Amino acid sequence: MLELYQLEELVAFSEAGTISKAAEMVGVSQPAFSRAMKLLEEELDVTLFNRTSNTIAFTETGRIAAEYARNITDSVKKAKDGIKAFDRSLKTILIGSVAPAPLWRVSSYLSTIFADKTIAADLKNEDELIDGMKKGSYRFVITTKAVNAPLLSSVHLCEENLFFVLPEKHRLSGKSAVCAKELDGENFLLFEHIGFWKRRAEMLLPNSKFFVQSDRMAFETLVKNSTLSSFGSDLAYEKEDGKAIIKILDDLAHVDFFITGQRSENKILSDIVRAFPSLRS
Amino acid sequence: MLELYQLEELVAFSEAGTISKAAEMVGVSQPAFSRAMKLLEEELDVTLFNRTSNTIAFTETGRIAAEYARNITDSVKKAKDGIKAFDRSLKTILIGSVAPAPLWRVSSYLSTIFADKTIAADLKNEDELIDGMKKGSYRFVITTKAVNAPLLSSVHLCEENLFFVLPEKHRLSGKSAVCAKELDGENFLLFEHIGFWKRRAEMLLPNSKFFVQSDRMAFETLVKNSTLSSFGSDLAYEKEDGKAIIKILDDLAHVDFFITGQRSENKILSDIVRAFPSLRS
DNA sequence: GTAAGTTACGAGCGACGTAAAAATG
DNA sequence: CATTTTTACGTCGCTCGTAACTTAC
Repeated sequence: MLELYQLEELVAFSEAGTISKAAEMVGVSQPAFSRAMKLLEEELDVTLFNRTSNTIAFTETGRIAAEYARNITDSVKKAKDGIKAFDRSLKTILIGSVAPAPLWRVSSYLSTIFADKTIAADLKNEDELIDGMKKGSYRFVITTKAVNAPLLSSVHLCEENLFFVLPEKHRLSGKSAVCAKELDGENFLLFEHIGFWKRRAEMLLPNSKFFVQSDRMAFETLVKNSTLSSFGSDLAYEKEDGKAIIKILDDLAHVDFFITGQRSENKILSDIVRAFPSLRS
Repeated sequence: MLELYQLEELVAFSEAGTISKAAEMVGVSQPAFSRAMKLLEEELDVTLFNRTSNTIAFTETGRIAAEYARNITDSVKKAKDGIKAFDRSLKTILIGSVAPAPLWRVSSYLSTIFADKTIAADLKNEDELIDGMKKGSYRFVITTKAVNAPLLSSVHLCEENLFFVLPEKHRLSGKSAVCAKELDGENFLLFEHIGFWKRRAEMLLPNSKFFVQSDRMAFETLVKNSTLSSFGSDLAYEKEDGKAIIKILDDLAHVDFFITGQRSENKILSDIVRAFPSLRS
């Protein structure tokens, strides 16, 4: 019987060129390796090596055989990985979203419904998500537009409104609502992983500088202890002492989220929407 | 370590549907099979089967895994066959020819030159042979035209002339040469494996009927014991008592053969041509 | 003498089959 | 009760590593 270890050793020999190196490479002794190759030749009833008393080298057939062997060992590796990945995908519900805030509540809800599964999330841009949803990579995606596709169904999930978080001594901290351009040119602290909101902020405040922080803890500490302005939203709101919350009047500061799934999961979709308001991340 | 026998058993299960049948199919005991599948699951760290106390069936992952496994076992089989075939091809000189007669002498010569190799021959039509030669499937090909290709070289090998073999009481048996149309409409015995000569005979004698024999012995016996006419050629000539040999004047009864090989084998080609006249099959 | 490969030999892992048990219809 | 799968156990084969041998540079 042809054995996988023989094919792996054959491949190793094709890379190492000598039995001793190849044996070391795969972690067996030289004699074991030598025997394995001899058995392989017997098994195939073919001469794979030209031997002299103390050298060994591929015959033409040997080279061909090593190519076949490499294909097979590669396939085996891919099979292992593929099977494990597939199995994992069965145990995982993958959600895609253009922004993190609605994701939190949706994940939290789904983990109560699918207690035996892992909820995983991807932050991607709108087009990638819709493509991924159509291909079946995602169970649900959260986007800013409803998706129109044969087997999918989209429902309105929630809205999110961006607001300014200003230090109390800021000249506008007394107002309840402003236009973004009133603050354009000022500096802002910005948390990095906020999806499309980052681009929106740049469009609202084209002349401002943003100090981007990718670490959540560091970001929050900075907001608390600096006099820089930053952003908040009504979906991810934590009242801070010494900070004023100011509505932004521009359209760009408002967004509607839609959640999309297979048409057959309509019921789950409406459950999510119904539960959404009462959920906390 | 993942083992091939496990993959084969997995494939067998996917065909049989139960462990007992699958075990019988691959020729191991039921318990051995059951253990192998359990070890496979452990190895991959994945659930491949849904088990009840006395049933077992694939999970989705199991089905996927079986597909991977089938690919691999097929690859292994192809690899075995491919390696053996390649090795055999190294030990074989394959000649292609449009007709058998020149082949006999060429084979006989090559087998003295390459005493350690097997000489194999293919009877194919001209185009297939030239294609095959260009692709490297043939070591030499014998055709009726010189081949013009970059790395190949062709030389004139010999000529062959078809003649009628007529019973002595045939009305034309006294003549030394005739035109084919003088016999058109008469019946002929024809040996099947004579390459392009079959088509030539049909063109020379469009109104004749041919009694085709594929068995050599039967053909020769028929020729000897019937009063039917048949064909012979100056390359494959065996004088028969009671038969007259009549030249055919038509151009179609004459052919020149060229032998083609890699340019680098020029010397062998000229050796073949030089030796050809003195060779007997 | 060093480095390559092969031969010889004893040890241990693991895959096997037989036998028996458990569960279902 | 027949069929299917699993558990238990002893056996045998196969691959392993160590050690000793051969040959070349």
